[in-house]
Amino acid sequence: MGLMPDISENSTAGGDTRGALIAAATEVFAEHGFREATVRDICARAYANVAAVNYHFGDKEALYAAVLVTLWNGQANPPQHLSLGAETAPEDRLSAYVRWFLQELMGESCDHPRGRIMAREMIEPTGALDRVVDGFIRPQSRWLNGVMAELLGPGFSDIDVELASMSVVGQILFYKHCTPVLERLAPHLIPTSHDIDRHALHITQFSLAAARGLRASRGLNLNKIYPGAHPDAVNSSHVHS
Amino acid sequence: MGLMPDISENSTAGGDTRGALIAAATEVFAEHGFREATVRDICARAYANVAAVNYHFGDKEALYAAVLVTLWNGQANPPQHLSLGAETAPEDRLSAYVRWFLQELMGESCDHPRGRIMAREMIEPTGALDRVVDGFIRPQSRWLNGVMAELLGPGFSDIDVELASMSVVGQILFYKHCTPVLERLAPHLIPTSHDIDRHALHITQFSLAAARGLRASRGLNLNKIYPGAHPDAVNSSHVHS
DNA sequence: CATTACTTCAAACAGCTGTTTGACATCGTC
DNA sequence: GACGATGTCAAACAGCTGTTTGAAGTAATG
Repeated sequence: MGLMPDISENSTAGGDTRGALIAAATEVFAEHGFREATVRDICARAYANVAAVNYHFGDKEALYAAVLVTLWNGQANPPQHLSLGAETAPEDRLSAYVRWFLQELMGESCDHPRGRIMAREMIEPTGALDRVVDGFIRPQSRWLNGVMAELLGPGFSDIDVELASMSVVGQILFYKHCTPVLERLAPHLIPTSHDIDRHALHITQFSLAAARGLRASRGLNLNKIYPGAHPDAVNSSHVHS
Repeated sequence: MGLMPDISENSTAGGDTRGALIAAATEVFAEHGFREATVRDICARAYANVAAVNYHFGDKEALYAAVLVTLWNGQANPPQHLSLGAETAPEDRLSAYVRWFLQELMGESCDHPRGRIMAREMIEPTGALDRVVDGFIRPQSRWLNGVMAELLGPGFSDIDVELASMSVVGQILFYKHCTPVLERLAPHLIPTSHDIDRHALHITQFSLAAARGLRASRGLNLNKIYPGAHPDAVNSSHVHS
């Protein structure tokens, strides 16, 4: 009997079973998560034998790792906005980013396995999340921080800029992470392929208005831009200087 | 042998086994999710026999339902902000809301089972989510929409107001839903018990600045407040009148 | 004490899980 | 044709799953 083939090269070693397994596993893992996904289900969808997974990948976990690698390598919709540099106004770069990200999460490939698998990794991270963050999320984060730093202007600390970036990202991810709640609470707010642009426009305008407002109050003690605050809300907070 | 006792009343029917089962199940479901949680693990933590779950609740799913009911009934930190009415400035009401919600999600009870179980329900909703939305989330949502409507002022449609509310909520939930990514990307941005106030302050100021900015441009075509936009980003969007 | 209702318990059940096994098929190579 | 990889297959394996069973315990009631 043959040993496990080298999975790092020769991605379709034997026939197409290996590729079919990855394709099937991608769907099943996205639908049911790692633990609830069954090897038998995956093999059935791949028209392969139950033993195929163990033969081609060693075990179920290695198959999952292969799925994640394939998922992020074969990115259908590459982030074009990353190439936008200083020649593009930061407002336009933010707009492009929001549109791309929202499209990526909620667009035609709304239930693309990548989003669902990532959402699961958020709750129960496997070792695979480390590589995804380093290889994909971190560059995006750095790029967005640059944009937000330009929008805020001078006088803001690194953390201020990062918090602003997270505020933008949070608005976008919300629609992905809270879809089941939105379905029950306000179905008309779920961005579909047809009204993604409206959502993207809102998020962009909301964020740009926020950045402009914060910029206008730069140099002030942050407490002062909000003088009527509830005492508990402001006085007890540790505003960094 | 006795039939299954009525679970809707007499919450601690026999000894304390029933209560111990709910307590143990709450932890286990939060840690592992519904499917991966095992009845044997739950019973072991409750110092009960394996058959106890089926005797007291019928089956594992009924136990899960009982856990969710208990979870939202025994709310440790009730939403005081809901009682704030028109006598409080909308800015203060928003501030109170953000602080309460962030504290609820990331505070001392950071890994409180409620948050983890809810996060799981987002990905794989069970029937229990319906009741949680109707009984808890919807009132909060209505209240927040009222606050945001006041902040935005006249000239905004219901959907505009709702989108603004979602922008606020999204900023808060981000820190809950993306903790594993933040741990790897920017651990210093994870709100701990000590710097929750800083995060709450940022989100409040970001949102208030956004509302002020949007308010200032009320009545204008939404496109016009952002004249330099990328053509694809603005012209192709369907702005509702 | 006997009866009754209620609760616990060890043991077993049927079913599904990932994984292993050994036989069989298919190919290119000597 | 013989050989040795390489891939596939049905069958079985050991383990864990939720659930059921019937006996045993417990406490209150008559």
